[in-house]
Amino acid sequence: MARRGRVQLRRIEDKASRQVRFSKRRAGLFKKAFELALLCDAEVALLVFSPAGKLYEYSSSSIEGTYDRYDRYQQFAGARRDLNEGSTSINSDENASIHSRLRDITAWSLQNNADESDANQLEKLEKLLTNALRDTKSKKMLAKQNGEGSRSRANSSGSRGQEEGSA
Amino acid sequence: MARRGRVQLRRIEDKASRQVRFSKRRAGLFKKAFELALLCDAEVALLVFSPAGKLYEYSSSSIEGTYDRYDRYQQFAGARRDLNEGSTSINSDENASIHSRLRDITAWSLQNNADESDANQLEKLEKLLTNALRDTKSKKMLAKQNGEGSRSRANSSGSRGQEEGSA
DNA sequence: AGCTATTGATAAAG
DNA sequence: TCTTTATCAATAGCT
Repeated sequence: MARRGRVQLRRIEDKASRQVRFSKRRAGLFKKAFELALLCDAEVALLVFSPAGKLYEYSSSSIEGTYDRYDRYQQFAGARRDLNEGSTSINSDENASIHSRLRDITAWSLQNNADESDANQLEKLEKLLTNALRDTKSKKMLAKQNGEGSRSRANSSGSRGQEEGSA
Repeated sequence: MARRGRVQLRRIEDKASRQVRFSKRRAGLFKKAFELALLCDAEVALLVFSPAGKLYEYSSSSIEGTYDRYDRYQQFAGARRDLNEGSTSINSDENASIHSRLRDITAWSLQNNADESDANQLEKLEKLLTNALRDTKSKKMLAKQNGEGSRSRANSSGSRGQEEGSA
């Protein structure tokens, strides 16, 4: 009739059995993915390669589009991390402005699934902003070095000398 | 206690309920994906963006690696399709050789999850092969045009005049 | 976040 | 490979 115990969570050694299980479980997985996307309004992309190397795919919008969104998400996460690292050591109004600006853009970007041209625009914007931050940091460092005999407009509160490359 | 009927397959309108369902079903989906990969020795990549735009990911190896394999798979599928289209109209030994060669390479590529350098090598090889095919097709066309008064070594059996671009 | 009643998935058999 | 069925697993609605 049916199985006597619960399923063992290890690789199925019998090749024929593994193939049958794969077909059934793959169907189940794709159904679940579809239901999650539909019921919960989520964006889902699923790639499965069978042991034989055949591709099965599902996506609620498009594989490429969702992967691009993933790439953007990771990029923004990196940029946000860089900014956070920077702001703890510099703490300037300028940096804060860049920081909040990037946060807004990130939020917008991640809420809306922007198309390719939007993505390109956002990448450029992100680069502009991160470069601006880097310039800001460099200026702070220079101002700190040169400012020992002259007054500087830079806010250096809480900042200590650090070995960050400024190139 | 529990639900009275089976779940409706449409978007959950209540925001709070949708959020709870998302969390539960997402957990279930990721568990299923993990089990499929483990039990059936499959390569699985899963990307989910929540309605709020947060990313959840699972992959049995790596998202990037599996997406690259997807890209390669699609490329090879395209190349294979091109070759099939070509071979129906040309049917040469040369073409058959290229065809079987590409099939071998495709099989190897899809069985093994090649790394980036392998992928680059394969892309180059694929281009060489498809270019070789295109050259072969061009030669056939030329031989056919020029060969009306002279014998040609080209096997033209089963080939009829067609309007394929030969550039 | 935990708890059950119920539906849903699926392993083994036909 | 398709269907059946007994059993396990997921989860909707509550708290």
